Amino acid sequence: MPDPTSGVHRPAAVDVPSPARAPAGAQAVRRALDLLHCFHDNGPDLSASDLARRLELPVSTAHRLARTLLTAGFLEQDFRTSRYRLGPSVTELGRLSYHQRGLHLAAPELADLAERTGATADLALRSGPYAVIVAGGSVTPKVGLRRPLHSTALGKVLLAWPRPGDAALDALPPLHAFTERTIVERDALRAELARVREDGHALNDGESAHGVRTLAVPVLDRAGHARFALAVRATPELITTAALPWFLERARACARALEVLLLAPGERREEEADAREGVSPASCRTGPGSR
Amino acid sequence: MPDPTSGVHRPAAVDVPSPARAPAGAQAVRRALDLLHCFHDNGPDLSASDLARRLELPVSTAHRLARTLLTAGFLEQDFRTSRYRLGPSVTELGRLSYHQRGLHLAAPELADLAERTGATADLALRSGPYAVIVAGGSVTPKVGLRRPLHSTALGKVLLAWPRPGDAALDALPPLHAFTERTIVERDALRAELARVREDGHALNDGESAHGVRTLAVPVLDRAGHARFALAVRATPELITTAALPWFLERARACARALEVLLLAPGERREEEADAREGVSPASCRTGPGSR
DNA sequence: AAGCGGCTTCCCATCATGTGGGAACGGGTG
DNA sequence: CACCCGTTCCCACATGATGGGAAGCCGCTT
Repeated sequence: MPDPTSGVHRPAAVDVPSPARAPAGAQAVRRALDLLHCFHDNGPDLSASDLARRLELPVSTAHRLARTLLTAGFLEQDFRTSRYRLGPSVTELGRLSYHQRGLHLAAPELADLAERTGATADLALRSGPYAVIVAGGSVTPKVGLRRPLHSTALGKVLLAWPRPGDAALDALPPLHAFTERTIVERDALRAELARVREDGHALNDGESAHGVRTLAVPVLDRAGHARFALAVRATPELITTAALPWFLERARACARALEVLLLAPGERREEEADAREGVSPASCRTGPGSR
Repeated sequence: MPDPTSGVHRPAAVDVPSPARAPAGAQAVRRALDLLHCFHDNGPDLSASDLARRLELPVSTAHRLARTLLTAGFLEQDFRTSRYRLGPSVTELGRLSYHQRGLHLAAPELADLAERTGATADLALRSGPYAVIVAGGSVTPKVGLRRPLHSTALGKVLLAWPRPGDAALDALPPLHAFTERTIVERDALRAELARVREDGHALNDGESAHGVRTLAVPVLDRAGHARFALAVRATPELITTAALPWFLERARACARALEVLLLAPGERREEEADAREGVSPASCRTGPGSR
């Protein structure tokens, strides 16, 4: 809106990769979608007035939106308490997109990685200002969990190799400090991201919680953007500085396997010139079909 | 709207459990949600005008809705072809609701059932006029798949023990015939459902496809509504009429286990008086923690 | 090459649609 | 019993969604 003088058509997205708010006409829809996101941080079931409070909307409006989502199956209502939950349509579409992304193929790889390393293996993708874990190697994985971008290895990877539509660093909400190590200044984070890009991996050493060290590498597409981030998480006693290269190699091998499994041939990076590191090709994987 | 004379508040839902269309104010939202559902039957990626055609909307409107969903992360756009796909938010919320439903707990049970019976085991829930498979026992389960209600064992179970908000039989779209055995008349289906309720299980003997026989039982909550349907599917050679009671027993045992796993204690049916059949309690399960 | 159909994307006047205050109703709690 | 907090519905208003239209862009055929 601030530049009506220029040509009729903006020839290409010059800057503003993500206008942060209210870019196109759709108030009701955006509110309804925000409403769905409410179920993330708050409990699994919310009342109508809970929703109104969270969204800072009049009860009336929140209620109407909830009713609409209800009849569409995106919410369901407990008939005793009349509280709302995420509905069957969400589960349905979620499963669909999960499979359309091929994420079911990732679980065995992650389990294998977790078993070999003795650490937790997680796969995440970027959703707005969060990294969302979508598959995991552990038995009870933290799947569905949202992690902040600035204080996690997963998030740093997603920030370091952003996809075209992703909001820039400056557009992110304030950087909350979880420990004294958390990077809270944007310039410091920018420098960290440059280092991450340089190294090809990200580290999180107690920046989101004490006693946890995480190593993350990207799953890159042909254009060099991170479609996913793959993390290996354990205590600093397991992932010692000395052992880091070994973990890194394992993670990279898994990430390369995931590039094949999760990306369509056209989106896939060429197999060649991938030997930036001196990783011997034989060490890639041993028994993929073992289960 | 057709009865303004009566009291201000409708004291309870007298009839009309699901008004089929346009119940409450929300055109934009409903359209946007319909748009998301487009990705089910049609390919994994759709162009803006594809969507417009499917929704029978002006291109302009469909495009605007898509853009809104895009900025909210419910769609993502391929930057080469500018076609839309289901976005990260859908995956995110799907995983969330999947776990809030406890469905991850179902997979081992289903795998066990499939292994014991040599058949395919599927768990479905109702989403509007479909049964949606949300978990499966096979390696490559048909998870995310939509099945019609009238021509599948899963669907019949969901219709026979409907949940309060579910649309009635009459509100369903026309009953399509897949084979010559498909029940297409509503009265016949009603009779079939009565039989299903009586027997405690549903059968599908070539009604959706030739050479497939499916047996389904409900996963009931305390109020006696089917939260899920559990199906065992194989060829008629495997599930012979003689072997049917055996399969039924297995399926029921699994369904009972799922009632415990998937339902909160408050929603759960009391453990007692469940011995409608002469199933010995010891035969329930043998080694749940084996794997 | 030029022509052409289909697609995406944007603008804008119109008015249908969503908005939100308010009120009636229910039901727990002190 | 009175109070408070919840849900649910109604309705006049104006805001925000609507869709026709046009501009610009391929990719394909003639």
